[in-house]
Amino acid sequence: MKNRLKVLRAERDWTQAQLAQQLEVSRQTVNAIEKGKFDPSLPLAFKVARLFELSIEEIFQDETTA
Amino acid sequence: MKNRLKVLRAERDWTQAQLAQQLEVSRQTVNAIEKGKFDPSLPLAFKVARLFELSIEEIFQDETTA
DNA sequence: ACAAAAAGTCAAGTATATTTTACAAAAAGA
DNA sequence: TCTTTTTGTAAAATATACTTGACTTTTTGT
Repeated sequence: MKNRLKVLRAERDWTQAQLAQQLEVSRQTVNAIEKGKFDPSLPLAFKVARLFELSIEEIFQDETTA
Repeated sequence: MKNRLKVLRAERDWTQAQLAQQLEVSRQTVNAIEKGKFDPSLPLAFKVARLFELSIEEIFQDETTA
């Protein structure tokens, strides 16, 4: 799952720690999601979308071919 | 997390088992999600959205106030 | 160059999503 | 009513998301 977190964060000049705090998750979680280590849960994806005022689809891109 | 799965399924006259098969998950998973027992993973939410040709937001509604 | 801040990573633990098997309850069809 | 299909549910096992704590590497600022 690709995502635009890094860019969205950069546009706002936020650190991973600051983003994590707003999402109420750990900094490591933000880092892991940004680096594609795992996908966020659906509730967290909604929280991210709400924070950036974008749709989930505008932030996370599914890459499954099937 | 509320969702419109039951209605979307009814509109297409699909059983939970048929939907599960198309999503490549177990029937119990479809049932549990429909009944709100747990939220789907983000990849599964994307798969559901793709199947119904709707956005994730049109199918799943976040209910967190915060 | 140096110091501080930010980002990356790892291990171990907890929480939640999903599977399989099995059975009970409800709905649908004859 | 009887039978079949569908739905609901539960327990136990596995997979993945997420946490905390700690440490290293990279970036930023002076």
